Amino acid sequence: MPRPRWSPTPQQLMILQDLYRKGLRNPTSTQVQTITTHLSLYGKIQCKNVFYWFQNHKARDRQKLRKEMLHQKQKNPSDHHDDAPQLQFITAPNNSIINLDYNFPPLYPHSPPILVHQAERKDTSSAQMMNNMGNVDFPKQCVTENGMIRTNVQGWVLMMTDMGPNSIPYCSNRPIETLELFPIKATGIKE
Amino acid sequence: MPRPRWSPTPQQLMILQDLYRKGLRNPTSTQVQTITTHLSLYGKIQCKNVFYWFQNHKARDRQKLRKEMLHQKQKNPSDHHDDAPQLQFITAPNNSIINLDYNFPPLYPHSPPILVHQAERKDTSSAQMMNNMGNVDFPKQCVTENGMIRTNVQGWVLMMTDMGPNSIPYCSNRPIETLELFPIKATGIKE
DNA sequence: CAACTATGAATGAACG
DNA sequence: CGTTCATTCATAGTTG
Repeated sequence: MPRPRWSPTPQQLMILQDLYRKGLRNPTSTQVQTITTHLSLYGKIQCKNVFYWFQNHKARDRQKLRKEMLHQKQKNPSDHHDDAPQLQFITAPNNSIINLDYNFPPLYPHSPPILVHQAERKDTSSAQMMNNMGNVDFPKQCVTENGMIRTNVQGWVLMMTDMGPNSIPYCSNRPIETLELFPIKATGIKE
Repeated sequence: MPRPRWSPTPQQLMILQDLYRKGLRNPTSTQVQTITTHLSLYGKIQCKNVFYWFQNHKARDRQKLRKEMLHQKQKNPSDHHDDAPQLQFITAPNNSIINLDYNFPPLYPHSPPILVHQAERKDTSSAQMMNNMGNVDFPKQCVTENGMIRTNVQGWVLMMTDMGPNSIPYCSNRPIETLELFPIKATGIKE
């Protein structure tokens, strides 16, 4: 097996980056599976690859920011409000949707219209049972000894819906992670 | 845009190798900055260069040793515990200092006498500073009135001192990474 | 210039 | 989650 380590294809990477840019940080296990399923259209991939990707990307993003802040001069103490870069995430209220429109060449004819929607406290976050999820293994670290899923983020659920991209996205610096992971083909609310 | 990659000057390389030889493997972020600051006297350098240097050097050191071990026949199975080479690192207890004395020609008149001393609490360790972080200056607010330089990382202080190399280094194969990164050259307290 | 080497940079995978 | 490890990519430098 000369391929011990996954390497994202350009399209996979683009999607992942886009999801991250939209504000997704700690995808739930369900989201991970959804993403994995979709990305598998563009190359061999496992859930743990998606999981690790978000973990690493987030970690190194924070590292970079932390380091920048360490080098940053301190402003007025009264001006202490969040020197953190005001990243503008496209987010949505609890029941709205964010549409991500990937205009990839139709190498793969149909991308499944899957909508991920945030619930109150249903789904587990990016932790999962390692025990054979088929070909989509989750990393070992996510499994507790009694089979429970280690989680520290509140819930997500996956639901099929035909709401479509009708909701009204808005901006904030505290993105909630409710978004339509993949578009329903050929619509295209470009951001 | 081919951004040229950093290449250590002979003096920089010598210092890095010396630090490594002294037992430094995973420099903390503070140590990385200290080293970077010092090495910047001998050429353009960034924190990430120092970080990557230690990462790579350690990795390839281990890699080489592992290959050698793979080529060599195994010894007594009872001797399993450490075929690993008993590298003798110069280390020091928590409050002692290791002095590294670099006798470089005075191309640069005064190297800042900076002492890095490990406190009880661990500093955040090296894995940081990725993208563009340019300079190596310490934040101004870190400098206290009594001539000490304080980082925002707990457990570590950068302080000017005149203790000199009086401490007693000793050897072990599990080096703690407390060492005086750079010798007290002349005076020059003000930076 | 090709081929090879040394090594800076990056990142997937995993640890504590 | 921050850190560390292993592997890979990228490229300056060297050799023939």
